Amino acid sequence: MDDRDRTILTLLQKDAQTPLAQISEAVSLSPSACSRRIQRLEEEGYIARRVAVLDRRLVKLPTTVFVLVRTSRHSGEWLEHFRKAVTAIPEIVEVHRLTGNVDYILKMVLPDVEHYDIVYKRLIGRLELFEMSAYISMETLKAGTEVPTSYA
Amino acid sequence: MDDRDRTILTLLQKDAQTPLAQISEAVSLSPSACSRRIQRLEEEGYIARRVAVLDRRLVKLPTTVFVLVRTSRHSGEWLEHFRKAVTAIPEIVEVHRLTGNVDYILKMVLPDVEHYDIVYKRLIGRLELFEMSAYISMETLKAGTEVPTSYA
DNA sequence: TGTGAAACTATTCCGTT
DNA sequence: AACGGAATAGTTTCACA
Repeated sequence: MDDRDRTILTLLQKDAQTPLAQISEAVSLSPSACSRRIQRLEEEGYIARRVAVLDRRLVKLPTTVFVLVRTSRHSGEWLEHFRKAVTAIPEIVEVHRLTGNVDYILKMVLPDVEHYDIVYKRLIGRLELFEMSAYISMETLKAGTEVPTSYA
Repeated sequence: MDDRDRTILTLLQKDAQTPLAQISEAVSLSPSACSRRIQRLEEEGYIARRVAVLDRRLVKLPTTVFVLVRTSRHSGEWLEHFRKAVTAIPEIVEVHRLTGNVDYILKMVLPDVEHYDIVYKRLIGRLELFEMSAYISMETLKAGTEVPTSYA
């Protein structure tokens, strides 16, 4: 993992289909050498996958809600049950187990704020006993899939 | 936007470089027709961009921290100042302005928990007056870039 | 690693429904 | 207006130095 690899990762994070010609220019290497490096970065797993990012407004999912969850149930079984429940609900796009007084954070992507109630009911229908506080995003100041490569 | 378009979007969200042959099979259409549809979905903006997703552990950024921010400053100027500050810090990957008693939520991607202090200091060095509560992710139960296409 | 040839995709054109 | 098939163009990969 050298500076060239990091530059390649930075470029591909911005645009996954950057032509080899452009990459090779950026790192002062031939297209074939770049191709081999990218292949290596994929095989070794640095590049997990390449995905299309959709326009949230156009696909009618403009609303983002974060939900902080507290529970009194802390068994491994409950956690697995919870994991299955959130995995099965497509509007829930991200879930983390946290330290501190909040147990979980959920990120939901919804057509509108009213739709939150549907997901809420689906969740409490499957899982017993917990408290949820919803925070509706009024404005996205920063978003993206890119992470700094300097640490790699 | 018909069922075929939605299927195409679903496939490309999972793998942005799904071969046309495979897509055309999935939607029972010729490769050329699929090519045109994808082109249209890009031109009309449904597909915002295609990006490479990196393995967070391998690029040495395994730690996720959510930060809830409260502030007493609520001017438009302060907001712009805040936006510039978080935009300039690459470890901060997502920022939303919220409703309710919490003003902002930040998502940070870090090499380790200790690194949080560095970002914390960088933030409070640029912005006056606010309160931050950090919640460290112990486990990611669900993550991804995919959103449901049924609403589109 | 770089160069050039080959293979593979994807795209465009055109005739058709 | 949209599709399928054939020709074209572009990109990636391979063989070899």
